[in-house]
Amino acid sequence: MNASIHDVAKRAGVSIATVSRVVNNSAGVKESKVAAVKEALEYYDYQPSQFGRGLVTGTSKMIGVYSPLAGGSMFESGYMLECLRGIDNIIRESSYSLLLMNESVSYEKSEKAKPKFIEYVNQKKIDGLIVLTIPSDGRLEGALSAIIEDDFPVGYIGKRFGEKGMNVYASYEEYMMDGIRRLYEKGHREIAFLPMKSRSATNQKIKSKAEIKYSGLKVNITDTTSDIDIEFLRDILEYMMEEELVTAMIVEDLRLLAKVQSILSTMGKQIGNDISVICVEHVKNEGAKMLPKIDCYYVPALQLGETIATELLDNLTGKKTKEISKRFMPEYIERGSVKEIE
Amino acid sequence: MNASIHDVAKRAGVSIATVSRVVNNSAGVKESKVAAVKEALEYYDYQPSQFGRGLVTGTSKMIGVYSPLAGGSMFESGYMLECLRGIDNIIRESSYSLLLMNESVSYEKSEKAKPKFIEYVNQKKIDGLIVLTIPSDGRLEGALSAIIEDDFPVGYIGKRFGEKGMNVYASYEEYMMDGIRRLYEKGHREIAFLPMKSRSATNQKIKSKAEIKYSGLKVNITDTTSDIDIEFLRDILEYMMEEELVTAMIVEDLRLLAKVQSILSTMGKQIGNDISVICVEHVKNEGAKMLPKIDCYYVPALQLGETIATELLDNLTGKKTKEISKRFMPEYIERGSVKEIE
DNA sequence: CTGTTAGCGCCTTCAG
DNA sequence: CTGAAGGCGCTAACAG
Repeated sequence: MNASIHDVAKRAGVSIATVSRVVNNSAGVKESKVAAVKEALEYYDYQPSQFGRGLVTGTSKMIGVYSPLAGGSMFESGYMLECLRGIDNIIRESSYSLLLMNESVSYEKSEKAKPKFIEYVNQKKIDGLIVLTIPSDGRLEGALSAIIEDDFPVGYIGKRFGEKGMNVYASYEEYMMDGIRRLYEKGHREIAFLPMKSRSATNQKIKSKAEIKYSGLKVNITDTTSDIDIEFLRDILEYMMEEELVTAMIVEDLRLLAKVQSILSTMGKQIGNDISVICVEHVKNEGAKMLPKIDCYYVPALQLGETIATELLDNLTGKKTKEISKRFMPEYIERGSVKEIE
Repeated sequence: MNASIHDVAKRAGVSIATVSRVVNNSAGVKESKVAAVKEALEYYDYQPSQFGRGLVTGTSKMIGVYSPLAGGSMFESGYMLECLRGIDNIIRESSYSLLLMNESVSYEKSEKAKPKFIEYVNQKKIDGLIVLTIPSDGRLEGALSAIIEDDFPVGYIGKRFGEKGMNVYASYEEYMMDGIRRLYEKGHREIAFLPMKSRSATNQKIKSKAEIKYSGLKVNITDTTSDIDIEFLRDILEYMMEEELVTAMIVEDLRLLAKVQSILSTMGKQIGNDISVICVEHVKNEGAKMLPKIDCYYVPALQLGETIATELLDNLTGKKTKEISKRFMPEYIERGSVKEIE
């Protein structure tokens, strides 16, 4: 059982107010008393209860990280995980802690139901909120706007909506279009595009835009998931390589690419020589750890996380206003996996 | 601003005691009043503040997940991540929440310093603790024993120490030895062993034990890390294949194996035909998603997490005692990546 | 510089 | 069945 402020006060021969002052670094206490209190603090290994303190201050020193897991948890996506690492890197060094909110909401019933974070905000369990990803169907925006309007500190990763709040993002559509442009300019006309299923609406849009913009281009989309069936994947690749005569591909995930590579090798095809590849890396230099090295867009997920966490923290400690929106343009890293076609 | 119990009481025309009763499902309240209170509850979207409640009950409804990150965070190891997912699966469906404690302690200064969770326990920020991995140097055991002795609910993943507390684990040494036995019995005498560096003492032990037990056997250990340099890895593989004439390998991680595979393919070697492979999978069926499919020990990390979380929860809700130790023996899954040698 | 005191929001006896 | 009242541990205002 942990000692209370009264025990400490008694042992130090002072009042609880003085103990409180010492604990909170409030100046204006005579040195001799400070020493006595410190001794007692040490003696009891005293830690102020969050409840008593919270009741008075109204804060919990806790930051919620919310992920609306549509289909897969935040622990499945390499991207979210990197964001989370970034957030953790920053928060860990602060006086705040991370409260995980991994919500398993099915798309159907989410219509009216309130997202979990609302409850936490009301209970004052969290002082601030980070949303790892804004679902594209907009189902979170209502609830989020409500608490943001209420001046609750919120940071999110994703495109900005509304006026207030903090957000950071990397524009997926933009760098995917850029990847297509690169391949087109190197002479590729039949491109395979293997994105993750979760964004399929956006992907269709990318395809149409690209095919209109670049004459003679054909983009073959296949939605993938992190646990795609390998036989299925092989069938698709065979079809694409042999029927569609695809000469290049854009893959959204390096782990998927590893599978693609092993399939291609059974078909006697080599990345770089027989087919050009552009991928996306969320961890710096990941694409250089493949053989051959892979051209990648580096989406600095770690930085996204660190940035939004820093902003939120600054906001919480009153250092900055809460009207911030930052966009990161992923850098293209050339490593020789894209060849020119005559 | 969230309403307090007083607001609700006023609106419902009852005392705060009655509101409290309704909120906590305490029976013995007249139906008409229950209805009135419920209406008011709804009206204000009332949620009891954790502070007031916690002050009285002494509980936070929070479970801490602690990971002493020696070199890598819990977000880097596939194994820990799976454990975390398992924990989350269970906790998410309960009334508890997860508080993440990812401690960045360097080995050196950890001598006397108290691990972070102590503070959280004293502050009553957590009602229970799960330790994701017990470091092999024993630096956590003292602090852990202390709170366990104090009857604080603790569950950990790792071999049991002390009398009290709950733990679950899969015996690494045991299944690694078993893998070596399998290869030996299929005629392999030169085996490459590519474990993760973090356990290098244990790995040396495995090597010596195996070489003593199985005459004529040679185990070539190379410690690896998740971000191993691919050129370095190629050099090692070349040496092992060409100088040591290795015919089989045990790899601790499927992602590493993917790299190994791509290197081998540049050497014209194929897994299964030219070299036998046994790997470890933490996600069920992961090894079947490689091409060729890989023989694996399935270490049910998800289950480890789910099990320890369930135990802790049962303990917290008073369903069970806290003297539990469960060992999981990883299952060997044959998929044809190991060939017999005459 | 320091002690006294009034709550913060809630649950839980204890009377009625 | 219900309300009044005490107290959980702490901070902050106030009075000395």
